[in-house]
Amino acid sequence: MTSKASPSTADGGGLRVDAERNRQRIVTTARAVFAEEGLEVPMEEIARRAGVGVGTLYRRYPTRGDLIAAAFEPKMTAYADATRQALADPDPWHGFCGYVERVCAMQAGDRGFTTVLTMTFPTAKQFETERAQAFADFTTLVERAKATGKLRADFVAEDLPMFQMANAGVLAATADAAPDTWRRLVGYLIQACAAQAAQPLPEPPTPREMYRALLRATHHQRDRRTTT
Amino acid sequence: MTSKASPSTADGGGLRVDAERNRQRIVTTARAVFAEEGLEVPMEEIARRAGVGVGTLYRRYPTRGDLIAAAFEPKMTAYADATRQALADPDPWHGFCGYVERVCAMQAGDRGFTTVLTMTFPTAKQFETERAQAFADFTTLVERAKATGKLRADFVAEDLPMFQMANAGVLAATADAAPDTWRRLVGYLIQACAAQAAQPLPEPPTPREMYRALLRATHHQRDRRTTT
DNA sequence: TACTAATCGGAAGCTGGTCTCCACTTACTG
DNA sequence: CAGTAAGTGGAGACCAGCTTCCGATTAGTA
Repeated sequence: MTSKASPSTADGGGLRVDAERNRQRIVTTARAVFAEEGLEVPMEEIARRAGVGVGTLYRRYPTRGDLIAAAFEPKMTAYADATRQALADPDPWHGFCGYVERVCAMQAGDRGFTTVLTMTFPTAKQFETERAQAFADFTTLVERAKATGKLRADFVAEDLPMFQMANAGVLAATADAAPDTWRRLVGYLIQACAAQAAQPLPEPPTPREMYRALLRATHHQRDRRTTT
Repeated sequence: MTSKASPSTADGGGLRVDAERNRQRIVTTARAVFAEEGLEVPMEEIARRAGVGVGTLYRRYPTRGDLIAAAFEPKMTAYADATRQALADPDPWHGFCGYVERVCAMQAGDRGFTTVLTMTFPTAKQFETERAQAFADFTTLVERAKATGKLRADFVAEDLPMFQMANAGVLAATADAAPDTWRRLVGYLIQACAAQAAQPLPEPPTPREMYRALLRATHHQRDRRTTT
């Protein structure tokens, strides 16, 4: 982007110190605001609460999507880590259950992240790489859990994003008035994953379909550009 | 409202024939548009597609909520009927499963109704009466299904709106790209309701909490007035 | 200290939606 | 076939966000 003779082109590399400080303020604020109010807060409000002008905000993050990616990057890393940890559990079924709960809890704790997990941001490379990694690891976890005979054999990895969408729906409606409701939903879902309970299920969406579904949400959101 | 010397104060009673014709056009159009595009379509578009001016639309339905209630009234009746039918099923468990599926299918078939079922419109009397009736009947159905020993004993009626919220979340994300996904979610949920699969669950929301949750969505929506 | 390029902030112009108002049209009545 | 109250439609006032632009400011540099 804005480069010239900067030592490191990385992250906040070539920015003047004050500019970098502002950038920090912006992402930090964005994190807080997105968590409280969801992804649709006006950019103006983020700027205001960060103590900078809208101009500054837009120069640094020309698109809402850019800001979202920047704001949730650490949380996305945590998300990916959670998968690795689940994979480390000696009992894959236990790992699986814990993971689903944990991921849903992450949604419950952050209105913005709730939505982020039901979307994809094709232009935010690192972000999506991390998600892809998490997904791959989750697939492995699923296989192992099936191998123990405790996870139903017809579970597919695409069921996870579906669960997240379902959870997002419950959270959207209940977060204010009945904020623990999601736990119960997750309880139902996990029990339904147990092999012992298994009855035939309708076909899952194909990976391709699910990808397009995750994409769709992004477009429905308001952002046009494509960033760098 | 607008009365003087009208024979019947009921429904479209005291309206001039052309006015009544327009009113019809409006609700009919609203039904179609809400079904395709959801509850948030601009009023202007409904007016345009109905071939009337915005003024006319607003005179008849001063609030988006009014229009919603009018548009979905028949569907709400069908919803209540579905409960009665389920209640008539000789096998309550079979009735229960069929009902949950059916209700979720109703959501899947109408973007607007998807949302309507996760909200409450306190000012639309008849509408809410019907919903309340449906809920009461459902409660009975639940009791009977539990009595057969097939429905898990810790199921509560409030779980139904929770399921609907979950379904709404999945539909919102997948309706375009993977429109059958909801069936699978419902498959999981129903299997989780079977007594045989039952493990302890987190506490459900209280009826009061759930009511407030349904209310919340209404406020979050954009409409101020309270209508007659 | 003085200079310059980077950065800032917020006013201003868009866009897209809600809702009101009123001059005009039209169905009913006698 | 008036006369009139009911009804119409759409222009326009308003509002809330988004996004751009540029004169003023400031960090870094010689």
